[in-house]
Amino acid sequence: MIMNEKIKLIVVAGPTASGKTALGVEIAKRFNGEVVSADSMQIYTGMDIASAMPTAEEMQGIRHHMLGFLSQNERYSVASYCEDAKKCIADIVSRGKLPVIVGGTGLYINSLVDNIEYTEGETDLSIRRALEKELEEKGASAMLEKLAGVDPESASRLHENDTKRILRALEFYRQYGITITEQARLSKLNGSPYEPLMIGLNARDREYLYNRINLRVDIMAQNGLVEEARECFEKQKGTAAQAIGHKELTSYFEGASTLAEALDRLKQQTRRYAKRQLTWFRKDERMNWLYIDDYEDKSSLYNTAFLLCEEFLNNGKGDK
RNA sequence: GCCUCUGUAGCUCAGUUGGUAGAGCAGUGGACUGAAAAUCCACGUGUCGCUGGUUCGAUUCCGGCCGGAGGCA
Repeated sequence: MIMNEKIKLIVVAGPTASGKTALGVEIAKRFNGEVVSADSMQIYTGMDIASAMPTAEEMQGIRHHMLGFLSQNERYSVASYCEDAKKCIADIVSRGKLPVIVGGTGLYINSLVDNIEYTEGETDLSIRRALEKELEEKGASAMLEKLAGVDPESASRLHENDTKRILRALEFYRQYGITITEQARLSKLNGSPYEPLMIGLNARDREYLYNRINLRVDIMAQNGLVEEARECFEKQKGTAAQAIGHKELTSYFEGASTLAEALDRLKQQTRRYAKRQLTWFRKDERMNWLYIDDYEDKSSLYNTAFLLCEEFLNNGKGDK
């Protein structure tokens, strides 16, 4: 009689254009699941093409959570994501269904699955602005030195040019009175209520993945990416403005480049993003990698994934 | 046909007053705790077009050949 049995989750991760959406839906169909998206851009409305939001057709009747519920001028964060996604998982489980986490935002996935506990409250933007001003006046090395005074551990880890993290560490200390290093330690103390099966999609041949990315950008362009981007032009704020897909077209709108050049740039940015995603996911030893170019067709890939899931779902209670 | 320029890293090019070479971009690897599709770090051997010659030594100078660009009656 185990009192605290962990909640089983299937996680489908991997770089952009690797086929996560389709695999997630197939798994959900097969094992009575619902999809919880783990994507920092698909949370927004009005950028469906750029963010490759699953269409109704792609969802195949499977219920999806954490998609398209925020307007583009709203801020969002990992902490909010975890809070919201945990509720979705609880809801799904309460209805006797299997949560399938699907997404490419590594930070979101790991924070959720490993139950990282973030501090209460919102980011204090006034502190951030003040620190940004200070950085401008005194320079990065002064800020890093300042951080070394309160949190030598994170100061030694950070490079002088990584001002975003230096400021965040200072900001955190000023807001909460403890160091971000200490908070990182505390955030893991409670362990996780989840037991994930991590499935990672990748390609043996990087070129193969890159070709898929290039092709997908072309398809996005055919499906109205330019119009969507024009619509969002100068409307996006905060997180949404960072999305790959619109900002690369700015130069085209301003007449500084041709559409073809802008699309090439967009493809390149997407390829680089895919590489960063792989770097993130590769460090997770739990990952079960499936190489999309190993399979003759989609169904053999899906079948391999199904086997992993079956074994995981039937296998003992929370051991291993 | 003749003349001029040109051929160096995947691409664009620099350079070596003769001692086998280096930038940018691309690419690769890594980091990542409230902006994460963001942000940051590290990594440069390549028949110096081919082939002869001069030289202790040639990618560098000279000749020929091949490729590219432009010009001339």
